[in-house]
Amino acid sequence: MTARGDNTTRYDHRAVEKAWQQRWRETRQRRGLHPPSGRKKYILEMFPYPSGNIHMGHVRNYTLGDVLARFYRAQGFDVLHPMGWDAFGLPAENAAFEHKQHPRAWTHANIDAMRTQLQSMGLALDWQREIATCHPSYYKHEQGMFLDFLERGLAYRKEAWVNWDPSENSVLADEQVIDGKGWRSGAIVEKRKLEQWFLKITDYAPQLLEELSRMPQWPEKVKTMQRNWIGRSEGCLVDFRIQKNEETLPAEISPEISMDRLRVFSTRPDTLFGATFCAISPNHPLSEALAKSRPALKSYIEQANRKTQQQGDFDKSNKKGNKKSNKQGNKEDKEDKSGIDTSLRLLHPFDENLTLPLFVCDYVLMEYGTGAIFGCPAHDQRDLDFARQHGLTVKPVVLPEDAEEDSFAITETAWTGEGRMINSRFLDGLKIADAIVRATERLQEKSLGRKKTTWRLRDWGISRQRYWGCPIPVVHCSHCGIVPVARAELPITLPEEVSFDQPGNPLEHHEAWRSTPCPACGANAERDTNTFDTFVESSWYFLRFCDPRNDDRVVSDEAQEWLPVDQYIGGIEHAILHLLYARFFTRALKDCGHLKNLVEPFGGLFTQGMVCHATFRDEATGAYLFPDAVWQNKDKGKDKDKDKGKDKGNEKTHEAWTVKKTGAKVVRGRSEKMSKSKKNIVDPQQVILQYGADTARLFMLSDSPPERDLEWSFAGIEGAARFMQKLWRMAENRRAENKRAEDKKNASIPAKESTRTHPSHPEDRRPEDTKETQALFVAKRITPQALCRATHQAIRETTADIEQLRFNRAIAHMRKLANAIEACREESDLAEKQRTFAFDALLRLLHPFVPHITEEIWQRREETTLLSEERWPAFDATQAHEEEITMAVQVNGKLRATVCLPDNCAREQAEQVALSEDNVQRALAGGAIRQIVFVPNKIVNILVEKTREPDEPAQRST
RNA sequence: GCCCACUUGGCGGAAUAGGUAGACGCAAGGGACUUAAAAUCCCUCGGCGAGGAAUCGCCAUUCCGGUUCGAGUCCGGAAGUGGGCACCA
Repeated sequence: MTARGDNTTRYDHRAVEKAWQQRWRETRQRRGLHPPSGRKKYILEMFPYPSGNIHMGHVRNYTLGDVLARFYRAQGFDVLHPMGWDAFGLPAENAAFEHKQHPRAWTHANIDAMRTQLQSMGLALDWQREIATCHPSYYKHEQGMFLDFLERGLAYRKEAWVNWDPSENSVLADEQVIDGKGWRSGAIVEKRKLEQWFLKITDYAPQLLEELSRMPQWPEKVKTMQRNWIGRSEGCLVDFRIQKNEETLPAEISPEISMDRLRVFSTRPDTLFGATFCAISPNHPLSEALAKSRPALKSYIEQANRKTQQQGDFDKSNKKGNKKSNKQGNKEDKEDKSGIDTSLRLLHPFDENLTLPLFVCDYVLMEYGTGAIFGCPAHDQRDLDFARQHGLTVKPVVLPEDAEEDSFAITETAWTGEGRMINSRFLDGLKIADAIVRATERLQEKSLGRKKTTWRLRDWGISRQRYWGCPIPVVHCSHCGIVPVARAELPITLPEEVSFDQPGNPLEHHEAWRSTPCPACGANAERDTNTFDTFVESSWYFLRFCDPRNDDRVVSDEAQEWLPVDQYIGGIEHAILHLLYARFFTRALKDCGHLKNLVEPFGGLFTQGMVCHATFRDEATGAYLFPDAVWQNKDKGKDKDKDKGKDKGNEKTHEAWTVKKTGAKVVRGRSEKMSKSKKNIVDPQQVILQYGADTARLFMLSDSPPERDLEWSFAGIEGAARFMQKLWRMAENRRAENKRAEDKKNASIPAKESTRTHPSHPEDRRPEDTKETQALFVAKRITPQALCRATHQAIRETTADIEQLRFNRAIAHMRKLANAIEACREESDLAEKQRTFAFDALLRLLHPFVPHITEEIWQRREETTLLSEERWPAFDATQAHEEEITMAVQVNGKLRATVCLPDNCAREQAEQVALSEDNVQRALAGGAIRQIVFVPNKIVNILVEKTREPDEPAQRST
């Protein structure tokens, strides 16, 4: 397990990494499955989809988690750090279609490949807890949960719009709709209304929102995004009575209208006197009722439903492209507000003599509020746009503070700001907030309205018309309706032999699987052929890791002691859906008795940045190129440089990128997230092979803070590799030094051999070397005492940095310690002892980051333990304490000197020393001292009367 | 349109709580070692100016303004970049 032994040896990762990975795995394996015994940490990274290959995003994600897991392990925590596979999903079906391979076979092959790849990173994972969501032992519990949800009314069916590919006879996911066409068939996608399963996440909207304010370890950004997504708004329901007289309600439609009121939702009941029309959504029951006898309205509704579909696709397809043009295009659509007059008239709740026309408008959404609004053009931009296009009255009722009532008018922009009520009878003069209260009260008195909180969050549609997912455990019976499968029958597994030859959902075509006796009456019935959205699996997998082999329960009471996840790490792209669904599931499962007292699934959340790289395209064809297919000709002749003289520092490196093979010109694009389609990817396997896992890990963690985007660079990876070699050399020097010390003791013969491996170091030169180099060297050298201090400071800083996931800083502190060890060159027993102590600490600190090389060095010291089982180095505050402090001396706020003073020295002493500095005296220039600001250990700021420079003009009088 | 975040050398980034701006690294340049290369080691490295040098002065954290003895950090405004939501009443 060792690399070659002489002093010039270089560290060879190939020789050691595999063996250590094996060894660690065995050690962890021996611990088996167990609940936590004392202090615990559950470290979890978002589990991967088994696409077949890990990418740099995975490397970053899993390295971040691994450092924490190893760190807390060394701190004496019981650490849970599991890995599994988000194994259901569309790509497996695509592979089945394209390569005639069964989705299960494809998925399992990918899992095997990726497991090997992850293991080559040296991750300290609990592989004995590995789970795959496509395994029946996993989704059995999911089906059980669904039955619980069904019993508690948390799962229900309703009609919903889906993307329908008429040529494939199949439902498409949003991602499969490209420019309004099926991605495979190219057929224009239609919208269809299908019965679908929904989960009642909206029941939990208030809890999901409120708890966010008690989650200090989540990024503000994510909490804000979730708040906006949940979208709570307080307002008021208002009933408008429908006028029932011959003129406005013609006989042929009156039977259709059973209701006598239209209920609308508004956050601005204060503006009720500014209402000049009402509008309902095309999908409002009233619209649909009216459409039965009105062909024009019917075709408008159909058109509107098609339009929303195309609108959605348009947004999606443009998302990654030109954002500005998207905005532009969208804006035009928004300004174009169509609608159809129903000829119905509504009575104003505060004055029945006022009537309002009722329109059907496609800008009113059925899914929000009541699907109906009152339009107040003066104070809502959308209503104003609509009013202008349809010649409706605009009546201002809120007067801005700085406006005059006589001259105030609304033209093209609605006034949505603060102000006082006008034209509003009993509300006149009130501020908006007071007017809202007053108007709501009045509505309540008249039984025409009440306070109401509305949410933007919608229930979660979980039906997918696909094969490779978890089957929904219900049966459709023509006599009994929808009947849950008996629990003893779970899991309902997917049929093995399926065909992807014909379009549509394979489960739909599978007669044998589909037909089953009704659990209630025994008659012939049919299974639900839908499967769950794959977000369902990922909504509870973190629970299962605690107790992955439990067949009876999702997670036993005992194993629940692992929860919550203490630190969850993943990409920001899951800020809303996955994280919100998981929070919802935790609550729903608790209500169904699966969980004891878990409130939130993820105590701490960390969202890592993306791994980016420049893109390259062939200048002629525009085709994307892989980074290793191109190179840069740095065209810089030495002579040329000399000619340019001083300018050369500013000269930008002449960039000429060409295709390696052909020499064709290449355009280098800006750095973007690594993605297959742009080919700006670097394969982690290649990097690990060439440089080793430690180097890859170190590079991922150095320099860039984990939450920010990371720019992949060859130079960066080289830098990390150099540090590995430096560490190795230091270890070899320590070994040599210790060996000599040993020999000295045994033989008492003075060892003449130099400890230095690099004779070019000034220390190792003879006195005839230049004075300058010697002087410079002295300044860099530190004493053993200083090294001891530096070591403890490094322990303190690194520990704090890791706890806060500031790994880039942690690495900086460790590099600093490495530099300090090298700067302590004194040859004495004390120095040797300190160097050994410092290097030992450095190994322990570095181990979570670069586990292989540190473990190897540890073993070469003939230690009997594993470094990965060792404790974190102990920090001693008194040892880290600096006795001398450098304080800044300012004159009138400008730095003039720094002075060395004992720690915590008194004001008098500091002032005295500060004033004795030449530079300070020069700056004072004899002016009278007004005041001296003294902050212990920080600063002395001497404020002095400004003596005017002779040629400086006197203060001007005006 | 609404909401949020960010902006520090050639580059990635440091800078507890307002107290020496640029830690640590990358790139670049100079030098040592070497027959040479690689590797390694040493030095320089925000800008402008003065000086033989040690040093010293001025400017500098996107821009403008404020609070303060003192602002990268706090407050107000502007610009730019990135992200989220988007006809949500």
